[in-house]
Amino acid sequence: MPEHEVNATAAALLGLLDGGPATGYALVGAAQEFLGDFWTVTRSQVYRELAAMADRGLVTAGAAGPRDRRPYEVTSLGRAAFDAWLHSDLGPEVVRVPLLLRLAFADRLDGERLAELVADQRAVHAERLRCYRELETAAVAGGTTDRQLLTLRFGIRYETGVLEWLDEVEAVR
Amino acid sequence: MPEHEVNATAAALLGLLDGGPATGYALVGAAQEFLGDFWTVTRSQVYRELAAMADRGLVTAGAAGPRDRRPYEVTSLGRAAFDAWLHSDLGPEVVRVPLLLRLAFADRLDGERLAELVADQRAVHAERLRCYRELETAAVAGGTTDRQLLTLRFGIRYETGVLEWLDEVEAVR
DNA sequence: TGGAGCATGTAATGAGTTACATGATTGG
DNA sequence: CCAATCATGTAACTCATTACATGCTCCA
Repeated sequence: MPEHEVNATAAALLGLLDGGPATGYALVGAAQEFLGDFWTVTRSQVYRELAAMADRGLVTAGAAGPRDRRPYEVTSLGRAAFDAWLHSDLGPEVVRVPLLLRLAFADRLDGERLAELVADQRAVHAERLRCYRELETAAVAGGTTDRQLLTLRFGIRYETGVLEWLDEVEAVR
Repeated sequence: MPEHEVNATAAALLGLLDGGPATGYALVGAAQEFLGDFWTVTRSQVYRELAAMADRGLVTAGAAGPRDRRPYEVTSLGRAAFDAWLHSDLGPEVVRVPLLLRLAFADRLDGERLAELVADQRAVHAERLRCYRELETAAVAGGTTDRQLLTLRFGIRYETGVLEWLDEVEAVR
């Protein structure tokens, strides 16, 4: 039984590579596009994972173009690893909310600063919500499948919830 | 202008230490109790941060008891660092949802496995919600301040939202 | 044609998790 | 007083972020 486990980020890359070979840089863009804010990947991560996966034979690097720009291609081993991941148990979900940490020590903040803090957060989340809503209508108009909209719907729900909670926070003061 | 910035985890420890000296192990417990699931800290983190802060003079280590068990105490420098953190800008909030990543590749999953996945998640989040609700009623009965309830309220909102979203997911299939 | 700005990759650092080691405690 | 269990700390590892380096492109 081969130990071909991959972490979630690597798996995401394998999934994206299933659509055809791509370079690291392209994968960063594809991930951002396809996975959005709920599973971010940075360039450094991508290159690290690609290199590691190449070592393990899950992908193969093509010939280097200009600046070491080389396309990676998924191997059958890689496809197997992706499939295994796809059927593996989900890891626990972590939600780290800086504002909650701050509020835990709210008694050490004067009321004015606290109000300012809440107002800032409200602006941030309202903007995100607006952005998601916009993307949603664009997607619906563009004929996206419901399945692809799920991410956006999650985002909308989440941001709405945060905003409502902020109301509560303000009510308590 | 001294560069006494601390990260959020270190700041949390400073905040907790403000209540009096404590050992690493005690701080782990206090953090879990006081910050809950929305800012987790592990033992390793705590000891690392304490050591680093001692190096920087933000805390001082007391005499070692049994197994190197030593209480840490916050210094005035540490108090200043905490205060600076308290008034600093909030970092961005990250929400990484493994289920969303999985669903992004849902077209590679057969319907049965997908349904199972969703059912599992539903169970997990329902249980968490139940747990938060229980804590909430206990807290209210125990006369906790509204402020301290905010974390719990966030949790309740969040879990409720996730469960509703799971309904949507199921509807799409 | 040169330099401003973008594309692409890498290195250094920081944060978080898992696995481990071992000293205390306590019920039988 | 021995074994099981809990308490406490440490080390090794994986993952993520920030800062950096440098090659390309394209327009003035």
